[in-house]
Amino acid sequence: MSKKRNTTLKELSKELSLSISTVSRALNDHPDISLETKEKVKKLAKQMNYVPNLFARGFRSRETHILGVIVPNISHLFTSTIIKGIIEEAELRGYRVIISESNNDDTKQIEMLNTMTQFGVDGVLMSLARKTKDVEEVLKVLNRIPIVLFDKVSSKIPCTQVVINEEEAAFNAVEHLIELGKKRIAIIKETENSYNSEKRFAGYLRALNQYDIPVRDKLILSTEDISLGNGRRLANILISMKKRPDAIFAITDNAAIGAIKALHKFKIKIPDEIAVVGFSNSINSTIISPALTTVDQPGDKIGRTAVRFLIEEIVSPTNEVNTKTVEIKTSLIVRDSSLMV
Amino acid sequence: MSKKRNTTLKELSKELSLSISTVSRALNDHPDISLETKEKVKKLAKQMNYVPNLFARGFRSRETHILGVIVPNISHLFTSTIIKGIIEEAELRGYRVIISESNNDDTKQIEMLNTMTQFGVDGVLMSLARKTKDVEEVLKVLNRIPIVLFDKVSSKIPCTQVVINEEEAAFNAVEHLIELGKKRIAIIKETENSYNSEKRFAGYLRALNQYDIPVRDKLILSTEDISLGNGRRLANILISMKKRPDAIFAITDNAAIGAIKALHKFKIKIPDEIAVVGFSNSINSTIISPALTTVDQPGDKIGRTAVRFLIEEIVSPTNEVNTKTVEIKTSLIVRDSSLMV
DNA sequence: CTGAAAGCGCTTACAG
DNA sequence: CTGAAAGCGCTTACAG
Repeated sequence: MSKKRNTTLKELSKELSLSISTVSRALNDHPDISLETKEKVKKLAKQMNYVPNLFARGFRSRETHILGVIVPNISHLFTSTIIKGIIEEAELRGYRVIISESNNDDTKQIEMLNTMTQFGVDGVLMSLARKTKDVEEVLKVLNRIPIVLFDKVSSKIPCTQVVINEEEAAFNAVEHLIELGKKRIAIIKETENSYNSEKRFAGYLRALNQYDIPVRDKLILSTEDISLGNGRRLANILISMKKRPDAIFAITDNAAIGAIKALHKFKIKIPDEIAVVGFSNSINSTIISPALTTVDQPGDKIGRTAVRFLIEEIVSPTNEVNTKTVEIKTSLIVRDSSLMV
Repeated sequence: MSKKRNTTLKELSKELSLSISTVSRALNDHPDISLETKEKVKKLAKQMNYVPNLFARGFRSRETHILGVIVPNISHLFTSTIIKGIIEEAELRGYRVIISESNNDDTKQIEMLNTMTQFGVDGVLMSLARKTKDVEEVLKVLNRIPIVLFDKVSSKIPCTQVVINEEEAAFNAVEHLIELGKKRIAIIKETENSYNSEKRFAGYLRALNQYDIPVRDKLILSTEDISLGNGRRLANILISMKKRPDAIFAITDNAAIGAIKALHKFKIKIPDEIAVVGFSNSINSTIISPALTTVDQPGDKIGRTAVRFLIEEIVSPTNEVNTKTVEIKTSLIVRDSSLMV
């Protein structure tokens, strides 16, 4: 079965002995065209299964109604939730979405960004690769089309940025621990100063300060790769201390879960001896036992918001540089890992 | 900052006092063009930041090098892993990917399929919505462009289908339980006869038959929505039986995890009293304790394979109907939930 | 080795 | 109310 080509305006017009222009106008409900003609044209179009070639249309108008999305890794639940939000909001507004992964590779990221602009996307949504140094190239693209950053952002790129209230979220998490009566609160964070890690750490510090709790360097642990395994490893260090912490705030759920596993091994009671709080509200946080207290990040909303701002900029371009940062509110979900009875 | 328009061939040609054709050919390394000219052109192109408008190019050649992907829900780990594979393989071969969700809605699915063809995608990869009745519309599209189905497939659509060896995988899982000495093996499956559930159930039956273990209707439980909650609920039914099963095979990890939670509540020893096996190898399966024995489905490979077959059909269209089913091998990952000491 | 011209499918200002 | 023509940016068969 060989593939049929799509019906074109030309074919319709020939069939009807009308001009292409008239057919086009009839299909687009142009007021100039008589009702009779319109009906005739539409009927045949339906019959011949005509679908407009959006490519040709977009090509002409310089608008593709396609948005590009670049993320480090699509198969992280949080990321795919954001993308879900992006797709839904975009479709609602008549846009389609092309998705690409940078795999946290700076070069790949730029490459994707470039091919996307080549494809004529109307705008780009992007979450930056871990070590994005080469901001120059991003700026070049930003000269041509609107870009909105989300989740992993950078102040070096002057554009709209959609993030969660990292600092405040961390503050709330740590405050919650303090309210439980915890005084020696450890943090497990990233070594490298990613935007997220930095902000969350700042929130941790602010909470301690505000409640006059001394900041102890020994309780501040960092790791390159904030994984479950490293969470476990760092928790082991904490456990082996002469004076153990009475709470652990891990800046990701995975690290928190690693910590819980380590605590289990030493039969340390959670939360009585050591409470644990994570960050993300991943599915895992309800599977682990005790269930993990964590910060819920509304990925869907982040995605939708980013799309809204991007389309705004596409539709009504301004001459001003958009550098606003939009903060999406998170909420702390308290579960057994910090529920004192 | 107003957005610059992209540099075009025309601009380059004017600048160089060459014809558009020559510039085009120079950029594409056409053998006719002198080296000198080529270098001159390429240098200016770089200088003026020229990027070819792939839209125009694709428009002309009737090839967009865009693949459409439609899945029920992108934010399931298994799905996003498949998509990761799709994106990577597609990019490797110079294709870009547009992704859409059907949300398991038949109508939405068709709608997406249609707008995708309108966008001129070269082919479509799709995992069907749960209750896909309206196969007619899909067939219409199949008349125009190649479609490859994956994961959720249907024999009613004559095209290449990429799936895992569902039946064999289930057989292996149940055989494993039998080898542990289990004799009363319950199954938790879907009520509705989805392709996956049906095949897995068939594998369960074949294993029992092959080892001369009687099939007991009471041990065959079904649910509409195969979720954690329902896994728990059905496990409770099994637990309340006079003669309990000694193993549970749940056709999804979530249901298996629900079952484990139920067993925990009744302090039933896993796997000694009741062993549990799931299906998917989701992250959760290592978070729950005891860690869950489960079937690993190589999502990445499914995605890559589907892309390969699709591009094959795009590049060399045949007049034959492609109805082959490609089975991707899974493997059983044995963990504590079925590890007898 | 280079150029003028046609054409991909569509929209739209201009004429009538 | 309808049509002929130009143009979006590119490639390529045809001429020279």
